[in-house]
Amino acid sequence: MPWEKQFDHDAALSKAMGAFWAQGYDATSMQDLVECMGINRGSLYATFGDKRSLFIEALRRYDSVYREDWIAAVIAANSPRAAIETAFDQVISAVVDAGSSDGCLLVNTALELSPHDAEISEIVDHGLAEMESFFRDMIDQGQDADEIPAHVDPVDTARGLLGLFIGLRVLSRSRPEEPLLRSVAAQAAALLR
Amino acid sequence: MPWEKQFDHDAALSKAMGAFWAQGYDATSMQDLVECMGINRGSLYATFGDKRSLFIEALRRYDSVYREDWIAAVIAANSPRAAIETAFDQVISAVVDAGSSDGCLLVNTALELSPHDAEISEIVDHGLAEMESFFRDMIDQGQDADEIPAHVDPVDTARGLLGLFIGLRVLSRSRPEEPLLRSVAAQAAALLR
DNA sequence: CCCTGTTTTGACTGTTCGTTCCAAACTCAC
DNA sequence: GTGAGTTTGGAACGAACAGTCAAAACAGGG
Repeated sequence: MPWEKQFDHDAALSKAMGAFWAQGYDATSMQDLVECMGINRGSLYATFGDKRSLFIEALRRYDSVYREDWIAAVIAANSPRAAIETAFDQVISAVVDAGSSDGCLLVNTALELSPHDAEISEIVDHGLAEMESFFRDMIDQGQDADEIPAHVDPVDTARGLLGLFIGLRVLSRSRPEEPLLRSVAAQAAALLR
Repeated sequence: MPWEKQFDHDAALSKAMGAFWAQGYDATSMQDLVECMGINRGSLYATFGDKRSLFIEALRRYDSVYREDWIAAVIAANSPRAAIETAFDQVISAVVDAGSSDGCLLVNTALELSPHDAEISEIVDHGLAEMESFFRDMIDQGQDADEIPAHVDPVDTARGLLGLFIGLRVLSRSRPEEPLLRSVAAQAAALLR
């Protein structure tokens, strides 16, 4: 048998994800991807198919790492109520401490591609629906633990938190100013009172 | 003196605005614009300059009509507290009644172009800042009129409403489902209690 | 009715896009 | 070593892109 792949599939996919995250789908050319992924044009097509397939794989990876794994970690380290507040705080920390003002790939994609691409829309919608479920679950559990008042409506409030979270992500890409972001997070906490 | 222009400048600009609104900047080609504006390629360049200049003019028009004029109309017809609630309701009505699921051009642009274009970012930031001011002014006036409780912090709450409003606009483009949108609007009202 | 100057028109430019392809370089089994 | 099969780099493809240009169509003033 001949040799195996010389480049790291996952590492290359992460690089592609980063490029799409920072610049968007349309604005990222295959030439950009060839350069930033560090692999050859031919290898890129042989491994990932066309540009759209590569994007979908990158989007799925983002959803897995930055939504699924991230939520699991936030839940594991916090009480229900603190998990919600920590979720907002970590988004702000990413902007303020790490200076990453690229927002959220799911949200960016929701605006750029969801309206005109059903398959991509499905991935985005599922990710956002899971975020909503996370908020709802935390509210339910927080109420069981007497951390969150009983008059808070789990469904409405979870959706409100989703809206605020998306707004925070948009603002962190276009107006990444700490006081503004802090105020938005403070209002998320206010919805739980 | 020879003749004047045969086409209607404002009408053509509105058509261009609509195309950018529905499809985004990158995804709208000059050919699309030529067809939807109903004028010739050369006339387009002679009248509006290049694509970016046309977009900026369309964005300014959007900001003027769908933000400035719209806010003024909402204020004129409502008490301060009702103005805030009406603003959210009208966004939902546009989706549910008129079926317009293109979101908000300012928000769409905030994600697509603001991070990499200073002049466009300035227009978007100003529009969003004015939205924030609208919410803050309504809260101030609502408190003077005893419509909104005194414990509501005008600055924080205005920013929270801005975040919710942006989230609502994103969701109305990617998941235009009435119950979801209604819940988000309900949480906006909850911030004023 | 022709002259003047602007607008309209559609063909045309050079560039960049996503994608394909092939020969050379290379690694492993034999 | 040698042969088999993969990766590699770069050239090349048609299509689509933003932008240009010169000639035709036109309305008014003389």
